[in-house]
Amino acid sequence: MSTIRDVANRANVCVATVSRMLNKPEMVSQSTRKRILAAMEELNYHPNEMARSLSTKRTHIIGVIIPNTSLPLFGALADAIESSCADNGYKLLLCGSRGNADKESSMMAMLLANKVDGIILCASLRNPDAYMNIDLPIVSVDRIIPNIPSVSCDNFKGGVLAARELIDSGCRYPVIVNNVPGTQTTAIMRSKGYKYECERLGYEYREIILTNEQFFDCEFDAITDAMKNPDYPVDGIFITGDTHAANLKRFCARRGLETPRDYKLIGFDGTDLMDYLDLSTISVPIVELGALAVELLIKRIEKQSVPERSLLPASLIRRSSTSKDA
Amino acid sequence: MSTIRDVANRANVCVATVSRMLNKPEMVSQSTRKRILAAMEELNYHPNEMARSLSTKRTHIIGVIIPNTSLPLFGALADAIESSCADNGYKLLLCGSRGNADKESSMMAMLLANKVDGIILCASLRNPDAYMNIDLPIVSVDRIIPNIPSVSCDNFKGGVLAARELIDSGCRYPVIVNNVPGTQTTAIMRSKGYKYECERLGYEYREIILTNEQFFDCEFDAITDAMKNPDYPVDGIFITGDTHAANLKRFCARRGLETPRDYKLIGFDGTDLMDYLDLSTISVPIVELGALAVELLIKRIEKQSVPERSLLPASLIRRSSTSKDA
DNA sequence: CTGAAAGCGCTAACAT
DNA sequence: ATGTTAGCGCTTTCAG
Repeated sequence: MSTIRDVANRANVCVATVSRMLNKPEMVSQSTRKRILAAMEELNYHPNEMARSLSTKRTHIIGVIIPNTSLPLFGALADAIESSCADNGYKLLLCGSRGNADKESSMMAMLLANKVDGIILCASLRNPDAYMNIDLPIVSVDRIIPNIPSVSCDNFKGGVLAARELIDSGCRYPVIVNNVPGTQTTAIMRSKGYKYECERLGYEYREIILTNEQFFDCEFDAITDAMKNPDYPVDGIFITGDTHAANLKRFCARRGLETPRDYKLIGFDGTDLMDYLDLSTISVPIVELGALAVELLIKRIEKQSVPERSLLPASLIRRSSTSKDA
Repeated sequence: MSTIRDVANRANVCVATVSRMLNKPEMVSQSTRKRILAAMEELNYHPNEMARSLSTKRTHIIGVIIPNTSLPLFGALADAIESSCADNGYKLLLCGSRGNADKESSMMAMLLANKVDGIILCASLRNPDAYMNIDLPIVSVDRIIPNIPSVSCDNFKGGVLAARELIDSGCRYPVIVNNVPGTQTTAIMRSKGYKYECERLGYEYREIILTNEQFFDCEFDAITDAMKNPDYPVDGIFITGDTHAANLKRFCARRGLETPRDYKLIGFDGTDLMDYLDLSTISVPIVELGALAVELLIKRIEKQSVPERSLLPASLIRRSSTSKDA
């Protein structure tokens, strides 16, 4: 690998001139410019970005901490972020946290040590204090963290849309199925929106809480039981997560229950899966979220100010699982 | 951010000693070791990996070029690679090529300039010569490139399994649906395996070729037409790609054709989607592929020799779309 | 076991 | 417009 010095020698100039050629070409005369270009060509010279970073203290690398790209939503998010980064001349250092808080912390440290210019965080961390005083631009996706700009989908609105859709499709006993409440502001907002709209339309607000294990193992008996409850025979389900919705549909199908005949079902995320299964869902504008996260982060890197909270609209995708004609 | 010099000053030693502490702690005495550790702690010192890389000429960064993490298979691959990298003390610079050859080339250049230690390539490039003489360890995933070690799934075997499954499930007029032939060795091997097994079992080998546009737009008329062909009324379809299989299933369903009643269907990839749709598929061991790619690449980085071609077994996942009782 | 000093490849004053 | 030179933060001989 040839260095800037090799190029300088070959072109009979000093390294500074070659450096200028790289950074402010207008400051070097036509004639030497040609000589340098020729030398670069002949030596197949490519500037060493590491060395450059060491001098400039800018790596043009953005670190991304994301739970797991093999989950459709996160895969799409990673892709959107990567694509936006590339468009803006940034590279992407990808870290998979697997939702593990310890890993997340050590990855933050790693990214700091690697002098990334900024970090996009899709945090699962319970303890957001950890990020509070890190001296590096951070943007959070779909998680609210004090003092850190965030971009999220309008989860409240999503909840509203889901409630309205269930009720519009004729449900009289709708229910929301949720995780055990944590610090996830997004889930809370979904639930709040759902509640708000139920009450506004004169319906009861009912919630079924499942543990992560129950979701993972598809133990949905609590739900099918609720459908048989004479006091409140659940006939409409908003379950916050597309894969959960898919799993639930299968669970019910095995018990002879079909949408929209026996119950209405709507998920949350807007992944392709739902299209194949003909399930309604609330769509998260994941590509836009990724792009916005990158845009804001770059602004922060460039010392511009950015809004503390950005909300992108959720939208309803209606399919047969919430169709009236049942 | 404190530097090695700050630590040295505070601990009353020279920078070299601190550096030794970092790299070969056994070479520094207990007493100074303590002082240095204390100083590091007090200053919250973290070595600058960029500077380190510049000296050592090792970044411990691996570049990955992959079409698009939002596609389930590639998302899973990226995740597997990331995870293996992390386990081995490497970081991952992610590049999304979108199957664009020009982008791929420029990303290669970028990775070279950033001095990554090695590259994992999931190439879509038509012209593999481009990689021939790059002075950096490369491992290719699921693509055969001259002079570059590759890891792939046993596509021939996959084709064999698919053919056998269709025939076992009672098909008399099986067919393989494929892309227009390109340089993709993997597709070729799938087709060869399929052909081999068909002929071995005394069946005709028939192929339907679709363009990328036809796949993308779900224009599968050629297939449904073939099902009505009196000479060879297709009753079993091996379509190389899970999403294609899913799209085809839907396409057929809209025309009143259902698996396994009217035709048998088997896909290729082994994604979760197929589980929800109850479609048989040939499973690609994607996590193992990613892990092996990383393992081989690291060996090459460490100047060890590695096999030129590694093949991991494909396996059949049987579901109702190829069940006999139709 | 520790220190001094050169150097990794590039940038950025400062000078000319 | 170009050259000189001092770093960026760390590693690594080479001495002592």
